[in-house]
Amino acid sequence: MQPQIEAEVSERLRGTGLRLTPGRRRVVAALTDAGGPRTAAEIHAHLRRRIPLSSLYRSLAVLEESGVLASHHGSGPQRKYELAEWLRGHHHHLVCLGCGRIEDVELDDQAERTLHGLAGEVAAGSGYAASGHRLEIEGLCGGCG
Amino acid sequence: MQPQIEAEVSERLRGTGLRLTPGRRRVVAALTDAGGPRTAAEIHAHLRRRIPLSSLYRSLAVLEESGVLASHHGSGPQRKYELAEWLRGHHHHLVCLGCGRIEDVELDDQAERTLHGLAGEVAAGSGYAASGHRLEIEGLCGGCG
DNA sequence: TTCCTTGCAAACGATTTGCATTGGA
DNA sequence: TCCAATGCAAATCGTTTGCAAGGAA
Repeated sequence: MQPQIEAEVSERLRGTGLRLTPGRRRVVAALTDAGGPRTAAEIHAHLRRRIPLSSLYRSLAVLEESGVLASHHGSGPQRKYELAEWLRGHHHHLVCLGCGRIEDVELDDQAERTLHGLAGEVAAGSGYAASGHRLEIEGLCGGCG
Repeated sequence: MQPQIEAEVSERLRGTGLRLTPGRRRVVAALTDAGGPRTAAEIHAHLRRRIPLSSLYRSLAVLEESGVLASHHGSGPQRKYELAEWLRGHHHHLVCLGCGRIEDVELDDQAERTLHGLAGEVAAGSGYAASGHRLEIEGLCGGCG
């Protein structure tokens, strides 16, 4: 995990009296390396099972409550975790319908502005005040195509 | 549920030797009325609990396997079901961060073309062949804003 | 009569929690 | 010393399944 991320996470946790322990550091590092959202089981495997699942889930919960991680469900029954946008940067997801792989992608500035504007207009049309948007692009990855 | 939807669903089920039973019809009707994706528990409540949960889940599974429904997870732990696009039409979702409400929205043709093109380009840039896209717009609804 | 469908209860997988212990500041 | 963090086991929640009874074609 990059040192600046580690420092930011540590500071964020300290703000509520929490600690960036070795276990939590490894969880954040695993997600920093991942390149996309990952399930608890995937993180657990990546860490070579050196953390009990219950502790891993507790770390994930603490990190999510602290705003370090964000989670959502994909198509499967397991929750997927990723670094929050303020750490990872704004991005979207490519979902391979063949192998289930999910990958982060960033839009170039112009495309992002277009999307942002479009989302704001659509929301306003239904009486919503838009604050964010998420795009999932489904298709076949290079290996499955 | 609109008669044409009922007929299409019935025919789709018959194609694999399945039946559109009263229970299944009520499930489809509940989702036709809903205006957005709903969890099994929400559908169950809407049907006044007149169907055991296990039967409801079985109906949902059959309807999804037959391509009548699609399901995905949102931010919560429960799966959400909605009519498949060939019945409901292509659309996106507005998510209220205040009350959790999720609503369908349709883009106008131009916006949809823009989004479609953008998704295709982004996917190609990562070696993916795009076949679909899903946009979730987060914000505050009229009541929560 | 055949096979789909339903209801009930039990099973299941993912995630959470109680409790006692460990360990950092 | 105090409170957060951990490990283990048990509990919980949403969902699925086995099995026997009911019902349509």
